[in-house]
Amino acid sequence: MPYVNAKPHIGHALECVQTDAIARFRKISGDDVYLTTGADENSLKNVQAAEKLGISTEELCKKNAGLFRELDDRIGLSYDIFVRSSVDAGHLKTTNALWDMCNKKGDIYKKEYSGLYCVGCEVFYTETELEGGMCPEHRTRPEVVHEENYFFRLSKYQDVIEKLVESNAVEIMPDAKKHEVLGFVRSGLEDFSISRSIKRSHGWGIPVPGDDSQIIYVWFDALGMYLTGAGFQSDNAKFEKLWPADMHVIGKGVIRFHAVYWLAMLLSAGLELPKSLLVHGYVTSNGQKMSKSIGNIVDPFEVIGKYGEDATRYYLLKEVSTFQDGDFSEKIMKELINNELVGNIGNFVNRTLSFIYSKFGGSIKLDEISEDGKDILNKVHMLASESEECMKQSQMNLALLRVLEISNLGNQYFQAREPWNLIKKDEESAEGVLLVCANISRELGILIYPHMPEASEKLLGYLNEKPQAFKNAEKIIKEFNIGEPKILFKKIDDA
RNA sequence: AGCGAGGUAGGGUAGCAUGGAGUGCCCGCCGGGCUCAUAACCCGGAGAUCGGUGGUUCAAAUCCACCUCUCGCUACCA
Repeated sequence: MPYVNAKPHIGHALECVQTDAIARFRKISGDDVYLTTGADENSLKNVQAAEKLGISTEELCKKNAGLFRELDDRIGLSYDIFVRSSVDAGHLKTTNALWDMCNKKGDIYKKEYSGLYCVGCEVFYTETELEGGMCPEHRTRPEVVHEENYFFRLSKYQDVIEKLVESNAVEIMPDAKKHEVLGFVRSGLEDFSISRSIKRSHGWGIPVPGDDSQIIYVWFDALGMYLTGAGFQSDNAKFEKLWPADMHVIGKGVIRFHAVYWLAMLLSAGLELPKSLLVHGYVTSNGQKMSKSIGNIVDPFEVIGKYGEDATRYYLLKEVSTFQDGDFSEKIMKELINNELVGNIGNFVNRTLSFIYSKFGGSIKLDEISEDGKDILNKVHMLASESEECMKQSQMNLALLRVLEISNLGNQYFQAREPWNLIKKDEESAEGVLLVCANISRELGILIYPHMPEASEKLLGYLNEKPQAFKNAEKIIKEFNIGEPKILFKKIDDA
Protein backbone atom coordinates (compact mmCIF):
# COMPACT_ATOMS: atom_id res chain seq x y z
CA MET A 1 0.00 0.00 0.00
CA PRO A 2 1.82 3.04 -1.21
CA TYR A 3 1.54 6.52 0.19
CA VAL A 4 0.46 8.89 -2.46
CA ASN A 5 2.33 12.17 -2.22
CA ALA A 6 3.51 11.66 -5.80
CA LYS A 7 2.44 9.69 -8.80
CA PRO A 8 3.52 6.06 -9.07
CA HIS A 9 6.95 5.08 -10.40
CA ILE A 10 8.23 1.78 -11.69
CA GLY A 11 9.07 0.60 -8.17
CA HIS A 12 5.39 0.62 -7.31
CA ALA A 13 4.77 -1.53 -10.35
CA LEU A 14 7.35 -3.99 -9.00
CA GLU A 15 5.40 -4.40 -5.79
CA CYS A 16 2.16 -4.86 -7.69
CA VAL A 17 3.60 -7.45 -9.98
CA GLN A 18 5.33 -9.48 -7.31
CA THR A 19 2.23 -9.51 -5.18
CA ASP A 20 0.07 -10.43 -8.10
CA ALA A 21 2.28 -13.27 -9.30
CA ILE A 22 2.15 -14.80 -5.83
CA ALA A 23 -1.59 -14.27 -5.59
CA ARG A 24 -2.28 -15.79 -8.99
CA PHE A 25 -0.02 -18.73 -8.30
CA ARG A 26 -1.82 -19.50 -5.08
CA LYS A 27 -5.19 -19.02 -6.65
CA ILE A 28 -4.63 -21.54 -9.41
CA SER A 29 -3.08 -23.86 -6.87
CA GLY A 30 -6.45 -23.99 -5.18
CA ASP A 31 -6.05 -21.46 -2.37
CA ASP A 32 -8.77 -18.98 -1.56
CA VAL A 33 -6.93 -15.74 -2.15
CA TYR A 34 -8.07 -12.27 -1.13
CA LEU A 35 -5.79 -9.43 -2.14
CA THR A 36 -6.06 -6.01 -0.58
CA THR A 37 -4.39 -2.84 -1.73
CA GLY A 38 -5.04 0.84 -1.46
CA ALA A 39 -3.67 4.30 -0.85
CA ASP A 40 -2.12 5.60 2.35
CA GLU A 41 -3.32 9.17 2.41
CA ASN A 42 -3.13 10.55 5.92
CA SER A 43 0.47 11.59 5.78
CA LEU A 44 1.83 15.07 6.31
CA LYS A 45 3.84 14.58 3.15
CA ASN A 46 0.61 14.71 1.25
CA VAL A 47 -0.30 18.02 2.83
CA GLN A 48 3.07 19.43 1.86
CA ALA A 49 2.89 18.06 -1.66
CA ALA A 50 -0.58 19.52 -2.14
CA GLU A 51 0.55 22.92 -0.88
CA LYS A 52 3.34 22.95 -3.41
CA LEU A 53 0.90 22.22 -6.19
CA GLY A 54 -1.56 24.76 -4.86
CA ILE A 55 -4.38 22.27 -4.54
CA SER A 56 -6.23 20.85 -1.57
CA THR A 57 -4.93 17.75 0.11
CA GLU A 58 -8.21 16.00 -0.67
CA GLU A 59 -7.75 16.78 -4.31
CA LEU A 60 -4.16 15.57 -4.38
CA CYS A 61 -5.06 12.31 -2.69
CA LYS A 62 -7.98 11.70 -4.97
CA LYS A 63 -5.88 12.32 -8.03
CA ASN A 64 -2.93 10.22 -6.96
CA ALA A 65 -4.98 7.41 -5.47
CA GLY A 66 -6.70 7.32 -8.84
CA LEU A 67 -3.37 6.97 -10.57
CA PHE A 68 -2.29 4.16 -8.28
CA ARG A 69 -5.51 2.39 -8.90
CA GLU A 70 -5.07 2.86 -12.62
CA LEU A 71 -1.61 1.35 -12.32
CA ASP A 72 -3.05 -1.64 -10.49
CA ASP A 73 -5.51 -2.14 -13.32
CA ARG A 74 -3.06 -1.67 -16.15
CA ILE A 75 -0.39 -3.93 -14.67
CA GLY A 76 -3.00 -6.63 -14.11
CA LEU A 77 -3.06 -6.65 -10.32
CA SER A 78 -5.86 -9.00 -9.33
CA TYR A 79 -6.90 -7.11 -6.22
CA ASP A 80 -10.16 -7.64 -4.40
CA ILE A 81 -10.40 -4.31 -2.62
CA PHE A 82 -8.79 -0.90 -2.83
CA VAL A 83 -8.82 1.04 0.43
CA ARG A 84 -8.37 4.80 0.62
CA SER A 85 -7.40 5.71 4.14
CA SER A 86 -8.65 9.28 4.11
CA VAL A 87 -12.11 8.68 2.69
CA ASP A 88 -13.25 5.13 3.42
CA ALA A 89 -15.61 5.19 6.36
CA GLY A 90 -14.65 1.66 7.22
CA HIS A 91 -11.09 2.69 7.71
CA LEU A 92 -12.04 5.42 10.16
CA LYS A 93 -13.85 2.78 12.17
CA THR A 94 -10.84 0.50 12.04
CA THR A 95 -8.46 3.16 13.23
CA ASN A 96 -10.67 4.28 16.08
CA ALA A 97 -11.28 0.71 17.16
CA LEU A 98 -7.60 -0.14 17.02
CA TRP A 99 -6.76 2.89 19.11
CA ASP A 100 -9.42 2.01 21.67
CA MET A 101 -8.27 -1.60 21.90
CA CYS A 102 -4.66 -0.59 22.51
CA ASN A 103 -5.80 2.08 24.94
CA LYS A 104 -7.91 -0.37 26.94
CA LYS A 105 -4.90 -2.58 27.20
CA GLY A 106 -3.10 0.31 28.85
CA ASP A 107 -0.55 0.65 26.08
CA ILE A 108 -1.26 4.27 25.21
CA TYR A 109 -0.19 7.10 27.46
CA LYS A 110 0.50 10.81 27.23
CA LYS A 111 4.00 12.16 27.49
CA GLU A 112 5.87 15.29 26.62
CA TYR A 113 8.03 14.85 23.61
CA SER A 114 10.85 17.21 22.93
CA GLY A 115 12.97 17.15 19.88
CA LEU A 116 14.86 19.13 17.30
CA TYR A 117 12.28 20.37 14.89
CA CYS A 118 12.95 21.90 11.50
CA VAL A 119 10.14 24.22 10.58
CA GLY A 120 11.01 24.05 6.90
CA CYS A 121 10.82 20.27 6.73
CA GLU A 122 8.15 20.04 9.40
CA VAL A 123 9.88 17.03 10.86
CA PHE A 124 11.87 16.18 13.93
CA TYR A 125 15.49 15.26 13.46
CA THR A 126 17.78 13.21 15.61
CA GLU A 127 21.22 14.59 16.32
CA THR A 128 22.84 11.98 14.12
CA GLU A 129 20.73 13.11 11.19
CA LEU A 130 21.88 16.70 11.45
CA GLU A 131 24.93 17.92 9.63
CA GLY A 132 26.95 20.12 11.93
CA GLY A 133 23.88 20.80 14.00
CA MET A 134 22.03 22.01 10.93
CA CYS A 135 19.09 20.63 9.01
CA PRO A 136 20.53 18.80 5.99
CA GLU A 137 17.79 20.24 3.78
CA HIS A 138 17.53 23.85 4.85
CA ARG A 139 20.93 24.48 6.43
CA THR A 140 19.22 26.05 9.40
CA ARG A 141 19.49 25.25 13.07
CA PRO A 142 16.41 23.30 14.16
CA GLU A 143 14.58 24.54 17.22
CA VAL A 144 13.89 22.54 20.35
CA VAL A 145 10.16 21.93 20.45
CA HIS A 146 8.15 20.46 23.30
CA GLU A 147 4.87 18.85 22.53
CA GLU A 148 2.46 16.58 24.35
CA ASN A 149 1.90 13.38 22.41
CA TYR A 150 0.35 10.01 22.94
CA PHE A 151 2.89 7.23 23.13
CA PHE A 152 2.61 3.55 22.51
CA ARG A 153 4.30 1.07 24.87
CA LEU A 154 6.44 -0.63 22.29
CA SER A 155 9.09 -1.47 24.89
CA LYS A 156 6.65 -3.85 26.55
CA TYR A 157 6.62 -6.08 23.48
CA GLN A 158 10.32 -6.38 22.80
CA ASP A 159 10.75 -9.95 24.06
CA VAL A 160 7.58 -11.23 22.46
CA ILE A 161 8.44 -9.76 19.10
CA GLU A 162 11.94 -11.13 19.22
CA LYS A 163 10.58 -14.61 19.83
CA LEU A 164 7.91 -14.35 17.16
CA VAL A 165 10.38 -13.27 14.52
CA GLU A 166 13.11 -15.63 15.56
CA SER A 167 10.81 -18.65 15.56
CA ASN A 168 9.25 -17.67 12.23
CA ALA A 169 5.82 -17.47 13.82
CA VAL A 170 5.90 -14.31 11.77
CA GLU A 171 8.17 -15.21 8.90
CA ILE A 172 10.25 -12.43 7.43
CA MET A 173 11.66 -13.11 3.99
CA PRO A 174 14.46 -12.96 3.04
CA ASP A 175 16.61 -14.01 5.99
CA ALA A 176 18.81 -10.97 5.63
CA LYS A 177 15.85 -8.76 6.48
CA LYS A 178 14.82 -11.01 9.32
CA HIS A 179 18.28 -10.58 10.80
CA GLU A 180 18.04 -6.86 10.36
CA VAL A 181 14.81 -6.81 12.31
CA LEU A 182 16.19 -9.05 15.05
CA GLY A 183 19.24 -6.82 15.36
CA PHE A 184 17.01 -3.81 15.74
CA VAL A 185 14.70 -5.43 18.26
CA ARG A 186 17.57 -6.74 20.36
CA SER A 187 19.15 -3.33 20.49
CA GLY A 188 16.21 -2.32 22.63
CA LEU A 189 12.78 -1.00 21.74
CA GLU A 190 11.59 2.36 22.94
CA ASP A 191 8.04 3.60 23.11
CA PHE A 192 7.12 5.72 20.13
CA SER A 193 4.85 8.65 19.57
CA ILE A 194 1.57 7.80 17.88
CA SER A 195 0.04 11.24 17.66
CA ARG A 196 0.86 14.70 16.40
CA SER A 197 -0.52 18.07 17.42
CA ILE A 198 -3.28 19.20 15.15
CA LYS A 199 -1.20 22.23 14.26
CA ARG A 200 1.80 20.24 13.18
CA SER A 201 -0.36 17.93 11.07
CA HIS A 202 -2.31 20.86 9.62
CA GLY A 203 -5.49 19.16 10.75
CA TRP A 204 -4.98 16.41 8.19
CA GLY A 205 -5.54 12.87 9.33
CA ILE A 206 -7.67 10.96 11.79
CA PRO A 207 -8.25 12.67 15.17
CA VAL A 208 -7.36 10.84 18.35
CA PRO A 209 -10.59 9.47 19.84
CA GLY A 210 -11.64 11.80 22.60
CA ASP A 211 -8.92 14.38 21.99
CA ASP A 212 -9.45 16.69 19.05
CA SER A 213 -6.17 18.47 19.65
CA GLN A 214 -4.23 15.46 18.41
CA ILE A 215 -4.06 13.61 15.10
CA ILE A 216 -3.15 9.93 14.94
CA TYR A 217 0.34 9.28 13.62
CA VAL A 218 0.11 8.18 10.01
CA TRP A 219 1.63 4.76 10.54
CA PHE A 220 -0.72 3.85 13.31
CA ASP A 221 -3.51 4.49 10.86
CA ALA A 222 -1.87 3.19 7.68
CA LEU A 223 -1.06 -0.25 9.05
CA GLY A 224 -4.67 -0.66 10.04
CA MET A 225 -5.58 -0.58 6.36
CA TYR A 226 -4.76 -4.28 6.23
CA LEU A 227 -7.52 -4.83 8.75
CA THR A 228 -9.90 -2.53 6.92
CA GLY A 229 -9.38 -4.44 3.70
CA ALA A 230 -10.16 -7.68 5.48
CA GLY A 231 -13.48 -6.37 6.77
CA PHE A 232 -12.51 -5.50 10.34
CA GLN A 233 -15.35 -3.73 12.17
CA SER A 234 -17.51 -3.66 9.06
CA ASP A 235 -18.05 -7.29 8.05
CA ASN A 236 -17.38 -9.74 10.83
CA ALA A 237 -17.97 -12.86 8.80
CA LYS A 238 -15.50 -11.71 6.19
CA PHE A 239 -12.94 -10.73 8.80
CA GLU A 240 -13.27 -14.07 10.57
CA LYS A 241 -12.55 -15.82 7.33
CA LEU A 242 -9.71 -13.63 6.09
CA TRP A 243 -7.72 -12.62 9.13
CA PRO A 244 -4.88 -13.18 9.87
CA ALA A 245 -3.27 -12.17 6.61
CA ASP A 246 -1.02 -14.78 5.04
CA MET A 247 1.41 -12.25 3.71
CA HIS A 248 2.21 -8.57 3.53
CA VAL A 249 4.33 -7.57 0.55
CA ILE A 250 6.39 -4.51 1.42
CA GLY A 251 9.38 -2.46 0.32
CA LYS A 252 12.60 -2.63 2.27
CA GLY A 253 12.17 0.91 3.53
CA VAL A 254 9.17 0.14 5.67
CA ILE A 255 10.23 -3.06 7.40
CA ARG A 256 10.36 -1.59 10.85
CA PHE A 257 6.81 -0.42 10.76
CA HIS A 258 5.57 -3.82 9.68
CA ALA A 259 7.90 -6.14 11.52
CA VAL A 260 7.98 -4.28 14.81
CA TYR A 261 5.34 -1.56 15.28
CA TRP A 262 2.57 -3.44 13.53
CA LEU A 263 3.14 -6.67 15.42
CA ALA A 264 3.16 -4.80 18.71
CA MET A 265 -0.05 -2.97 17.84
CA LEU A 266 -1.82 -6.20 16.96
CA LEU A 267 -0.55 -7.92 20.08
CA SER A 268 -1.80 -5.03 22.13
CA ALA A 269 -5.20 -5.08 20.45
CA GLY A 270 -5.42 -8.82 20.91
CA LEU A 271 -5.64 -9.52 17.20
CA GLU A 272 -3.89 -12.27 15.30
CA LEU A 273 -0.61 -11.54 13.55
CA PRO A 274 0.15 -11.78 9.84
CA LYS A 275 1.91 -15.02 8.99
CA SER A 276 4.65 -13.58 6.83
CA LEU A 277 6.27 -10.48 5.43
CA LEU A 278 7.85 -10.47 2.04
CA VAL A 279 10.37 -7.67 1.70
CA HIS A 280 11.32 -6.62 -1.80
CA GLY A 281 14.05 -4.26 -2.96
CA TYR A 282 14.04 -1.06 -4.95
CA VAL A 283 14.31 -0.42 -8.65
CA THR A 284 17.08 1.77 -9.96
CA SER A 285 16.98 3.57 -13.27
CA ASN A 286 19.93 2.84 -15.53
CA GLY A 287 21.96 1.96 -12.48
CA GLN A 288 21.10 5.11 -10.56
CA LYS A 289 18.71 5.75 -7.77
CA MET A 290 15.52 7.30 -9.13
CA SER A 291 15.13 10.88 -8.07
CA LYS A 292 13.36 14.01 -9.12
CA SER A 293 16.54 16.04 -9.24
CA ILE A 294 18.24 13.68 -11.66
CA GLY A 295 14.98 13.41 -13.54
CA ASN A 296 15.31 9.70 -14.13
CA ILE A 297 12.08 8.51 -12.61
CA VAL A 298 10.65 5.73 -14.71
CA ASP A 299 6.95 6.15 -15.40
CA PRO A 300 5.26 2.76 -15.35
CA PHE A 301 2.44 3.97 -17.58
CA GLU A 302 4.91 4.85 -20.29
CA VAL A 303 6.58 1.49 -20.00
CA ILE A 304 3.32 -0.42 -20.11
CA GLY A 305 2.09 1.72 -22.97
CA LYS A 306 5.20 1.09 -24.98
CA TYR A 307 5.92 -2.55 -24.22
CA GLY A 308 2.67 -3.92 -22.90
CA GLU A 309 1.47 -5.41 -19.64
CA ASP A 310 3.06 -8.82 -20.03
CA ALA A 311 6.48 -7.62 -21.07
CA THR A 312 6.56 -5.14 -18.21
CA ARG A 313 5.57 -7.84 -15.78
CA TYR A 314 8.15 -10.19 -17.24
CA TYR A 315 10.88 -7.62 -16.86
CA LEU A 316 10.04 -6.88 -13.25
CA LEU A 317 9.68 -10.51 -12.27
CA LYS A 318 12.57 -12.00 -14.19
CA GLU A 319 15.21 -9.30 -14.21
CA VAL A 320 14.62 -8.04 -10.70
CA SER A 321 15.11 -10.82 -8.21
CA THR A 322 12.44 -10.94 -5.57
CA PHE A 323 14.52 -9.98 -2.58
CA GLN A 324 17.11 -7.69 -4.10
CA ASP A 325 17.32 -4.36 -5.79
CA GLY A 326 17.13 -4.42 -9.55
CA ASP A 327 17.80 -2.07 -12.39
CA PHE A 328 15.48 -0.85 -15.08
CA SER A 329 16.74 0.11 -18.52
CA GLU A 330 15.08 0.15 -21.89
CA LYS A 331 18.07 -1.54 -23.43
CA ILE A 332 17.58 -4.59 -21.24
CA MET A 333 13.84 -4.40 -21.76
CA LYS A 334 14.33 -4.72 -25.51
CA GLU A 335 16.81 -7.53 -25.08
CA LEU A 336 14.45 -9.45 -22.85
CA ILE A 337 11.56 -9.04 -25.23
CA ASN A 338 13.39 -9.87 -28.42
CA ASN A 339 15.62 -12.62 -27.14
CA GLU A 340 13.63 -14.30 -24.43
CA LEU A 341 9.97 -13.61 -25.00
CA VAL A 342 10.03 -13.47 -28.78
CA GLY A 343 13.06 -15.54 -29.71
CA ASN A 344 12.80 -18.25 -27.12
CA ILE A 345 9.32 -18.76 -25.68
CA GLY A 346 7.23 -17.05 -28.35
CA ASN A 347 9.12 -18.58 -31.20
CA PHE A 348 8.87 -22.11 -29.91
CA VAL A 349 5.16 -21.84 -29.34
CA ASN A 350 4.64 -20.16 -32.67
CA ARG A 351 6.64 -22.62 -34.75
CA THR A 352 4.81 -25.47 -33.03
CA LEU A 353 1.31 -24.13 -33.39
CA SER A 354 1.69 -22.74 -36.87
CA PHE A 355 3.20 -26.02 -38.05
CA ILE A 356 0.25 -27.95 -36.67
CA TYR A 357 -2.13 -25.45 -38.17
CA SER A 358 -0.63 -25.31 -41.63
CA LYS A 359 0.53 -28.90 -42.10
CA PHE A 360 -2.06 -30.83 -40.12
CA GLY A 361 -5.05 -28.56 -40.49
CA GLY A 362 -4.90 -27.81 -36.78
CA SER A 363 -5.54 -31.36 -35.60
CA ILE A 364 -3.10 -33.94 -34.39
CA LYS A 365 -3.83 -37.14 -32.57
CA LEU A 366 -1.74 -40.19 -31.69
CA ASP A 367 -2.11 -43.01 -29.17
CA GLU A 368 1.53 -43.24 -28.24
CA ILE A 369 4.32 -40.80 -27.48
CA SER A 370 7.71 -41.77 -28.91
CA GLU A 371 10.52 -42.77 -26.56
CA ASP A 372 12.62 -39.69 -27.18
CA GLY A 373 9.45 -37.65 -26.80
CA LYS A 374 8.87 -39.17 -23.37
CA ASP A 375 12.44 -38.34 -22.44
CA ILE A 376 12.08 -34.72 -23.34
CA LEU A 377 8.71 -34.46 -21.60
CA ASN A 378 10.21 -35.95 -18.47
CA LYS A 379 12.88 -33.29 -18.46
CA VAL A 380 10.24 -30.65 -18.99
CA HIS A 381 8.16 -31.98 -16.10
CA MET A 382 11.19 -31.89 -13.88
CA LEU A 383 11.81 -28.25 -14.73
CA ALA A 384 8.13 -27.51 -14.25
CA SER A 385 8.12 -28.90 -10.74
CA GLU A 386 11.25 -26.92 -9.98
CA SER A 387 9.47 -23.86 -11.24
CA GLU A 388 6.57 -24.64 -8.93
CA GLU A 389 8.95 -25.03 -6.02
CA CYS A 390 10.44 -21.62 -6.80
CA MET A 391 6.99 -20.09 -6.85
CA LYS A 392 6.18 -21.60 -3.48
CA GLN A 393 9.16 -19.67 -2.19
CA SER A 394 8.11 -16.53 -4.05
CA GLN A 395 11.22 -16.64 -6.24
CA MET A 396 9.63 -15.55 -9.46
CA ASN A 397 12.93 -14.86 -11.19
CA LEU A 398 14.10 -18.42 -10.62
CA ALA A 399 10.75 -19.81 -11.66
CA LEU A 400 11.05 -17.95 -14.96
CA LEU A 401 14.57 -19.25 -15.53
CA ARG A 402 13.07 -22.74 -15.54
CA VAL A 403 10.45 -21.61 -18.01
CA LEU A 404 13.13 -20.38 -20.37
CA GLU A 405 14.97 -23.66 -20.05
CA ILE A 406 11.82 -25.48 -21.03
CA SER A 407 11.20 -23.51 -24.20
CA ASN A 408 14.87 -23.82 -24.98
CA LEU A 409 14.59 -27.58 -24.71
CA GLY A 410 11.57 -27.39 -26.96
CA ASN A 411 13.44 -25.40 -29.58
CA GLN A 412 16.32 -27.86 -29.50
CA TYR A 413 14.01 -30.81 -29.86
CA PHE A 414 12.16 -29.23 -32.74
CA GLN A 415 15.43 -28.48 -34.45
CA ALA A 416 16.91 -31.93 -33.88
CA ARG A 417 13.87 -33.83 -35.14
CA GLU A 418 13.34 -31.65 -38.22
CA PRO A 419 9.62 -32.25 -38.60
CA TRP A 420 9.64 -30.10 -41.74
CA ASN A 421 11.78 -32.79 -43.41
CA LEU A 422 10.19 -35.67 -41.60
CA ILE A 423 6.75 -34.84 -42.87
CA LYS A 424 7.85 -35.45 -46.45
CA LYS A 425 8.57 -39.12 -45.85
CA ASP A 426 6.95 -40.14 -42.58
CA GLU A 427 3.95 -38.06 -41.62
CA GLU A 428 3.16 -39.97 -38.46
CA SER A 429 6.64 -39.40 -37.01
CA ALA A 430 6.32 -35.71 -37.75
CA GLU A 431 2.94 -35.72 -36.04
CA GLY A 432 4.58 -37.37 -33.04
CA VAL A 433 7.16 -34.63 -32.81
CA LEU A 434 4.49 -31.97 -32.94
CA LEU A 435 2.45 -33.76 -30.30
CA VAL A 436 5.40 -33.55 -27.95
CA CYS A 437 5.94 -29.88 -28.82
CA ALA A 438 2.26 -29.13 -28.30
CA ASN A 439 2.45 -30.70 -24.87
CA ILE A 440 5.48 -28.57 -24.05
CA SER A 441 3.63 -25.48 -25.25
CA ARG A 442 0.69 -26.34 -23.06
CA GLU A 443 3.00 -26.77 -20.11
CA LEU A 444 4.59 -23.40 -20.82
CA GLY A 445 1.18 -21.82 -20.99
CA ILE A 446 0.33 -23.10 -17.54
CA LEU A 447 3.66 -22.10 -16.01
CA ILE A 448 3.66 -18.51 -17.24
CA TYR A 449 0.21 -17.69 -15.91
CA PRO A 450 1.31 -16.07 -12.63
CA HIS A 451 3.85 -13.95 -14.48
CA MET A 452 2.14 -13.16 -17.77
CA PRO A 453 -1.57 -13.85 -17.48
CA GLU A 454 -2.44 -12.33 -20.87
CA ALA A 455 -0.02 -14.48 -22.85
CA SER A 456 -0.92 -17.51 -20.79
CA GLU A 457 -4.63 -17.19 -21.48
CA LYS A 458 -3.99 -16.56 -25.14
CA LEU A 459 -1.69 -19.54 -25.54
CA LEU A 460 -3.87 -21.91 -23.56
CA GLY A 461 -6.84 -20.59 -25.47
CA TYR A 462 -5.36 -21.90 -28.72
CA LEU A 463 -5.26 -25.31 -27.05
CA ASN A 464 -8.83 -24.91 -25.78
CA GLU A 465 -7.67 -24.78 -22.20
CA LYS A 466 -7.52 -22.31 -19.35
CA PRO A 467 -4.96 -21.40 -16.70
CA GLN A 468 -4.84 -24.12 -14.11
CA ALA A 469 -2.79 -25.65 -11.32
CA PHE A 470 0.85 -26.35 -12.11
CA LYS A 471 0.41 -30.00 -11.27
CA ASN A 472 -1.94 -30.40 -14.24
CA ALA A 473 0.95 -29.49 -16.50
CA GLU A 474 2.30 -33.02 -16.18
CA LYS A 475 -0.70 -34.56 -17.81
CA ILE A 476 0.15 -35.71 -21.30
CA ILE A 477 -2.42 -34.83 -23.92
CA LYS A 478 -2.69 -37.12 -26.96
CA GLU A 479 -4.95 -35.00 -29.10
CA PHE A 480 -4.97 -31.32 -30.01
CA ASN A 481 -7.35 -29.28 -32.12
CA ILE A 482 -6.20 -25.74 -32.57
CA GLY A 483 -7.34 -22.66 -34.38
CA GLU A 484 -5.18 -20.24 -36.29
CA PRO A 485 -2.41 -19.13 -33.94
CA LYS A 486 -1.21 -15.55 -33.66
CA ILE A 487 2.01 -14.17 -32.32
CA LEU A 488 2.27 -14.14 -28.52
CA PHE A 489 4.86 -11.39 -28.15
CA LYS A 490 5.69 -8.65 -30.57
CA LYS A 491 9.25 -8.00 -31.52
CA ILE A 492 10.64 -4.54 -30.79
CA ASP A 493 12.12 -2.95 -33.88
CA ASP A 494 14.76 -0.40 -33.13
CA ALA A 495 14.02 2.51 -35.36
C1' A B 1 32.09 2.25 15.28
C1' G B 2 28.34 -1.87 16.11
C1' C B 3 25.12 -5.40 13.70
C1' G B 4 23.62 -7.62 9.02
C1' A B 5 24.11 -9.02 3.69
C1' G B 6 27.18 -9.70 -0.43
C1' G B 7 31.96 -10.01 -3.91
C1' U B 8 31.23 -16.52 -9.48
C1' A B 9 34.10 -15.18 -17.57
C1' G B 10 32.69 -8.42 -20.78
C1' G B 11 27.58 -7.60 -18.09
C1' G B 12 23.80 -10.18 -15.16
C1' U B 13 22.57 -14.58 -12.34
C1' A B 14 22.13 -19.79 -10.28
C1' G B 15 25.08 -23.26 -7.52
C1' C B 16 27.01 -22.86 -1.38
C1' A B 17 22.67 -25.74 3.96
C1' U B 18 23.88 -32.10 2.85
C1' G B 19 32.33 -30.47 0.01
C1' G B 20 33.68 -34.46 -5.25
C1' A B 21 36.76 -32.14 -12.29
C1' G B 22 34.53 -24.57 -12.68
C1' U B 23 28.83 -27.14 -13.36
C1' G B 24 24.32 -24.30 -15.34
C1' C B 25 21.26 -20.27 -17.24
C1' C B 26 20.22 -15.21 -19.83
C1' C B 27 22.80 -11.59 -22.78
C1' G B 28 27.35 -9.82 -25.47
C1' C B 29 31.54 -11.58 -28.85
C1' C B 30 33.64 -15.14 -32.89
C1' G B 31 32.70 -19.27 -36.41
C1' G B 32 29.36 -22.85 -38.68
C1' G B 33 24.36 -25.17 -39.73
C1' C B 34 19.17 -24.97 -40.87
C1' U B 35 14.62 -22.96 -43.11
C1' C B 36 8.79 -25.05 -39.70
C1' A B 37 8.90 -20.26 -37.10
C1' U B 38 8.34 -13.07 -35.50
C1' A B 39 15.81 -12.49 -40.39
C1' A B 40 13.66 -16.27 -35.81
C1' C B 41 16.03 -21.14 -34.41
C1' C B 42 20.12 -24.96 -33.69
C1' C B 43 25.40 -26.33 -33.06
C1' G B 44 30.51 -25.19 -31.94
C1' G B 45 34.22 -21.72 -29.88
C1' A B 46 36.96 -17.89 -27.14
C1' G B 47 36.58 -15.79 -22.33
C1' A B 48 36.94 -17.08 -14.79
C1' U B 49 43.56 -18.00 -10.11
C1' C B 50 34.53 -18.74 -8.13
C1' G B 51 37.42 -10.91 -3.88
C1' G B 52 42.54 -12.11 -1.16
C1' U B 53 45.52 -15.12 2.30
C1' G B 54 45.85 -19.18 5.37
C1' G B 55 43.55 -23.66 7.46
C1' U B 56 40.47 -28.45 7.72
C1' U B 57 40.12 -32.57 4.03
C1' C B 58 42.01 -37.75 -0.28
C1' A B 59 39.00 -33.56 -2.33
C1' A B 60 36.82 -26.54 -1.13
C1' A B 61 33.15 -21.73 -5.17
C1' U B 62 30.98 -24.80 -1.21
C1' C B 63 33.33 -25.74 5.74
C1' C B 64 36.65 -22.60 9.35
C1' A B 65 39.86 -18.15 10.48
C1' C B 66 41.78 -13.59 9.17
C1' C B 67 42.04 -9.59 5.53
C1' U B 68 39.92 -6.48 1.75
C1' C B 69 36.07 -4.04 -1.05
C1' U B 70 30.67 -2.97 -1.84
C1' C B 71 25.83 -2.35 0.09
C1' G B 72 21.98 -2.10 3.94
C1' C B 73 20.30 -1.04 9.28
C1' U B 74 21.54 1.76 13.94
C1' A B 75 14.12 4.57 15.55
C1' C B 76 9.65 8.25 16.51
C1' C B 77 11.58 9.91 8.93
C1' A B 78 7.77 7.83 4.82
